[in-house]
Amino acid sequence: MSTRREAVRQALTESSGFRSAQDLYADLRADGSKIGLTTVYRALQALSDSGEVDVLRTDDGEAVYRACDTESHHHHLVCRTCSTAVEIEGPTVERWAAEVGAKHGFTGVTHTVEVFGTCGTCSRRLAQQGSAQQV
Amino acid sequence: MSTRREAVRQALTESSGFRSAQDLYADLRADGSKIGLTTVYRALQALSDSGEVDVLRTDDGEAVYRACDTESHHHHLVCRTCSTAVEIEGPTVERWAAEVGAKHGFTGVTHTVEVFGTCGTCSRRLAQQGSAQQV
DNA sequence: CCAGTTTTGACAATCATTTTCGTTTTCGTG
DNA sequence: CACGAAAACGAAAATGATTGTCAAAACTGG
Ligand SMILES: [Zn+2]
Ligand SMILES: [Zn+2]
Ligand SMILES: [Zn+2]
Ligand SMILES: [Zn+2]
Repeated sequence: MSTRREAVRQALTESSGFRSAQDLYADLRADGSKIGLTTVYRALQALSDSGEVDVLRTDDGEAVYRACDTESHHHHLVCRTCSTAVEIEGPTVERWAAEVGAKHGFTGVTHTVEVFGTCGTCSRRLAQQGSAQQV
Repeated sequence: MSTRREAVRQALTESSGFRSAQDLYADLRADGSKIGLTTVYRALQALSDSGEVDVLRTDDGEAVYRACDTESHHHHLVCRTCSTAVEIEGPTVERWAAEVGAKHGFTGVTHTVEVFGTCGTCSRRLAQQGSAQQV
């Protein structure tokens, strides 16, 4: 793997949440790297093709990436405020999706599942700020 | 509701699958309408804001819309080949998502779930073509 | 028919992502 | 080490969906 690609993977690993190509490019340049935006896109493309990083789309269509601990099939619980993500897996949703597909005569059934919310840390901070403003 | 918006809703209703703004614009123009692309985008925006149509993002980030039978919370089983979608709902995933969020201390938990596959019709057609080519 | 409001659509502007293409690095081999 | 092919880079241009602008058109109540 090239040095550049390794740098992108490293930058991604330093975050616990999902980051966009533009985010990572900004991070790397801020750290003094002379990497180009094109290379960041290419590295992310390669990393997601090889399954080393997960990709998902934000509500406004931007692609965001995450270097997860496991490469096996899993989903994410993502904080709407700080974007931190927790990897989740379990047979319940897997079985459910397969059954739903089969029941309707579909073959080659796959699924996309993401759970969103406000993490404990952010929940507490928001509650704090909310009550402070109510004076 | 304006005539234009109604036309967009109508065009969307005539399809059982998800369509993009550009698709609908092409359909409407093909039918002789003089509607503008901007108006199609505005109509879809309004329709999705009011919850009358569902939106989701394709793998390449394009927004696609569907006029579903119900306005209550549900998910979709989408054919990867012909894009036909079946509305699905059930307590299993709903409960699972809520539990997963709660277990990790998240509040305001929501989720996005889509199931993909090849519908029965498309499966049969593909199988047919596959065996024909094997001569 | 009239003034005011809403809707429309041609066109320009945005912005993430992809292409292009010439330059730089890397690498195998003599 | 030297040399040429192949892979990786990056700046700049191109793409394509979506949004913003603004003047014209359609609609409203009176
Ligand atoms: Zn958080
Ligand atoms: Zn799964
Ligand atoms: Zn189908
Ligand atoms: Zn649900």
